[in-house]
Amino acid sequence: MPVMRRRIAHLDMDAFYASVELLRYPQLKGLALVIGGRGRCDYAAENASAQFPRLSDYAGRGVATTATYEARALGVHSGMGLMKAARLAPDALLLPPDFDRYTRYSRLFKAAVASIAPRIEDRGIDEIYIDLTDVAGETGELAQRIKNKVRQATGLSSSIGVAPNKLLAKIASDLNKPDALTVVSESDIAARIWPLSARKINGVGPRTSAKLAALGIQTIGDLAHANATELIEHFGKHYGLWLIDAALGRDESAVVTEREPKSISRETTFERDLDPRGDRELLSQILLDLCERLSADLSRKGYAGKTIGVRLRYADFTTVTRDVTLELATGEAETIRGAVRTCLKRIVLDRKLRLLGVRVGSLLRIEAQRLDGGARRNAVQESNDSLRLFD
DNA sequence: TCTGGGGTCCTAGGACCC
DNA sequence: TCTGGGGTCCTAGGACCC
Repeated sequence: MPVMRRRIAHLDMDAFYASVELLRYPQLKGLALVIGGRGRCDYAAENASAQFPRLSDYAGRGVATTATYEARALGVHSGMGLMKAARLAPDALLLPPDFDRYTRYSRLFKAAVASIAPRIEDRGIDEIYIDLTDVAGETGELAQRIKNKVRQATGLSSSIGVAPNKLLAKIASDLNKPDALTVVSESDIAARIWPLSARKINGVGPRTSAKLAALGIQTIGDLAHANATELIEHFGKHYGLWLIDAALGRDESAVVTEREPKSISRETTFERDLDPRGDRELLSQILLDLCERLSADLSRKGYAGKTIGVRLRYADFTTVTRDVTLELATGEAETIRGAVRTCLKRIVLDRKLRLLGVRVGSLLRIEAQRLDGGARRNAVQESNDSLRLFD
């Protein structure tokens, strides 16, 4: 049976958050700009750049969410702690993220793509896979048409990669960033994919690439020629074989156009580490807030869940989780709180904490919201006053 | 002055059932 | 009474992604 030839694109918005901010503050174009930290600020559009806060003014535990290419040239990358970023680029400007705005632009660019190619897999706020198999047009022209449509709808540039599968399309979209259009076919794999670092494979993170390096495997080509037995020994059968397939450019995974969420969560990192005894009241209040916000998220999105869990990170960054499965799915803050309390009893709180999180899993879709919001808020408020989760 | 917040998937052991 | 195997659910942790 002949294999149906697929044509898959991966489209990634260039420095998305920062680029959206540059639409708002065009006077900052060309400067090193970092998005990150907490809080929201609105700056008058006529402000001179000198009045924007600089990275060197920052104190806290935030990370860089996005950096413009000018900031990246100074060594700042997304995920980097802002304090470290400030050492590398003290004069870079720092803007807090405005997620509502980015979400609006995200919808705009996805709708623009959908007007040309409707089979889209969402991969977060700034990237998608597109199944172009059944869309008419020569590959390069079609990809350019999609990029043009995105720019027309948003004013933003994107990078697109087209290949026979998602794995290669993802690598391709990253090859010539920004504002890139890269087509990769099977015959290009040896010349264009194999020289790249194994870390470029979606699914190979910092841990795996370090382990691979210890085995003398640096590039995707090294991986393609690696000893399968040795890989299975170190990574298990499933992942070991997957690594080799990935290095050979093999990937049959489907473009998934619809997906139900598996879990919904809320978490927060404290501005300073908190002591389970000394900061008991504060920790209880933070946890109650998380439960309420999570309950509101569930209600707004139309889900309830059976498995309630807590996540807790100690000052040394070690993380523990506990969860409990209830008989009935819930979205009620009060029920969530009860389950959280059960979970907390199973954790030894002998060290300072830096993070608390609450999660609801095993989700069920619920129909209409029949709860009276006002009455519910009052009930929650009332019991908050008398409830202490840390004791 | 390291390391956010929101997710997904995988593994692995134990309970429990057939 | 012993032995065995499969399937599913629950829980905890780890790696990874945006």
